Amino acid sequence: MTWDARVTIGDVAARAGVSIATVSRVVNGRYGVSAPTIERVRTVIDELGYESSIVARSLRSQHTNVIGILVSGIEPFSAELLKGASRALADTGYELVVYSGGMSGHEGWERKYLSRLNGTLADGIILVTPTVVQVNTTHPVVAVDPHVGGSTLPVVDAENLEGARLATRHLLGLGHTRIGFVAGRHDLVSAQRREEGFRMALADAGIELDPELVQRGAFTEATAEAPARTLLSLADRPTAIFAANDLSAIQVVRSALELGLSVPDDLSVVGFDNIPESALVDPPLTTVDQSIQRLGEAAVDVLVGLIERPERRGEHAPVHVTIPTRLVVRRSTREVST
Amino acid sequence: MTWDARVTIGDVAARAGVSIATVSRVVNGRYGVSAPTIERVRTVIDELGYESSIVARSLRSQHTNVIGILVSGIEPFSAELLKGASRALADTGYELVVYSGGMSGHEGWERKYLSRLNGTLADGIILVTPTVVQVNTTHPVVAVDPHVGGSTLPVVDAENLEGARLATRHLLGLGHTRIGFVAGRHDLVSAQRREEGFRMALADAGIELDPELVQRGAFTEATAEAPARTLLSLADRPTAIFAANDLSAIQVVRSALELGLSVPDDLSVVGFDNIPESALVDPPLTTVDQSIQRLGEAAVDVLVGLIERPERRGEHAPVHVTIPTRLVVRRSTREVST
DNA sequence: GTGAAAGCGCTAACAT
DNA sequence: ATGTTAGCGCTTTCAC
Repeated sequence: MTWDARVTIGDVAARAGVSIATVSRVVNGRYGVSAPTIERVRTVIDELGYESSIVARSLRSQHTNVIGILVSGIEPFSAELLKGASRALADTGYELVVYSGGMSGHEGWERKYLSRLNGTLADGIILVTPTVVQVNTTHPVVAVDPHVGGSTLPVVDAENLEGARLATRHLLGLGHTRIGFVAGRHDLVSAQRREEGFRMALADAGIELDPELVQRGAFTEATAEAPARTLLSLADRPTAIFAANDLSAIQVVRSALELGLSVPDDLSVVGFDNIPESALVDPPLTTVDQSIQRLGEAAVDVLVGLIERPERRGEHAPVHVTIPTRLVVRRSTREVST
Repeated sequence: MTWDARVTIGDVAARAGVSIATVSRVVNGRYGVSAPTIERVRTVIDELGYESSIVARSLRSQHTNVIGILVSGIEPFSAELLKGASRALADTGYELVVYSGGMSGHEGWERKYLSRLNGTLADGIILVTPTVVQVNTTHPVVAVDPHVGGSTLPVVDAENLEGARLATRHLLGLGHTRIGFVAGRHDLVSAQRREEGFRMALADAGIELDPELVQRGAFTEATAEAPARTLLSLADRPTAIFAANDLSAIQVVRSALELGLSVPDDLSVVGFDNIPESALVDPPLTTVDQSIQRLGEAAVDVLVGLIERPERRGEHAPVHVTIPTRLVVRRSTREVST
């Protein structure tokens, strides 16, 4: 049977012999419709396969029963987050709309998308790694791993500092003392915290950090290549490198291979994030798991809480949920060779 | 600076001292607006950070510059597909909206979501693993890996039969002759084709298939447990099991472990899909790669083609794109122990 | 070159 | 208990 997707409330009303207002009442379970009418309208709705258009509904009403997630593109990080969010949403009555650009990811994309939604379509919004965090909307907004600090928005993020300490201590525990660091962009909170953790762990171990051992990338494979090569070409080459995210770490491994070095025999490498891809490289990457899926779940929990208990939105200090990180040891690290 | 997300076309019009019709013309690049007016309106748009609401626009006009992808939930398969789609979309001017339920995934979800969109919000729709494929919409619709055959929709899928043959031949080549099969739901096209490929490869090798070696799951870990245990408890236990998808294969490995069997020493296991998770399990799974991301890219290519060349939509035979599959050998398979 | 007004599908306030 | 109507933000005739 061919099934026509374009059935409007008017079609239902005409066929049931009632006004569109009555159909609307039945659909939304409002009071003031007689049992026989409800019955009749329901039958027609089933016959026609009618579902009210979220677009039209959201334009008129405040309530859509939909959660919106804004991402700049769908890549490993956001994809993991979406899995967690989707899972968390299964328990609630909400549906999910993900709005994404074509990975253009230019600064301020979240402003644009937020504006395009214009307070419609979703009852609340999750912003994934936004660069703008001062937003004034009618609906609640939660930021996941925002790139800049000082947000007035509720925030969900991971224990970046603690995770970086774990990673660094792991390398120290394997006997490494000359450890390189591929940092992330300095304007990103998570990158800053990871660098802090790295420095802190070294300081705790009484090791003075050689400044040339810190090279800066920007969380992508392409931008990690130069820092990786710089570190690996140092006269006194580090025996281990900690990269501030997995994509950077993957590039470090690749660059090491290109320079004829073996990982982990000549060089230990640790990443951060535990994206699925980190286990797919050869050797599988030792990394810090920040449980991206749990970040997504937590964001949903916070957002749904905000939607359903509007009185909380006005509270002085916005919620800040931090998910613990843990070290996942795979095969890219080993004791320093003597 | 706090930035207000709710700026409407009326705000822009008022501030620029023109009518909303003029603002609309400027936004959409229509002719018949004087250069100074365009200039003034543009300035105000920038000042206010105005972006036209897709919701309102899509209600009124046919064109949104947005591609919609409907999924029943965001799990490994659909997440991979979204990555590919997002990448493919980067080259086009389109943005992406993913509409997902809370993984409820009950039969006919795509009818419901399609109806909720009611021809709005997107210029074209990609249906991921739909169970309904007879749809009559104004906008083009492409089905990825549909669950039932005989679709009148353009379809993108993978070489399921050939992939299953590759997997089975791999096991045969390792000396396995008693090979179990965890099938998927019989009403799904991909499941059927994979089973056919399995049977065909055995027949090609002159091996008669013991019927009790075929047990049926439903493509999830939970539904694969009983079939896995049945196979592993057989008096004449198979030395290898081919599962019709990775989630089933992962469960086979888990069940084998629980029964005290070692993979691959006591049992070789092959999956199908090559979701990232397949490489994360211990041991990493030998599987058939169906390049889910390329499925997503192909779907976008087909859909964009259909949107931009509407004359093709009426063509007699709908497009059918099939992506090749290949075997990925990891560590869950080895020669049969003698 | 620009504005007024209709209408997309729907909800909600107001009538009856 | 049900219908009529205004209007959400926008595009698009149709006037002027």
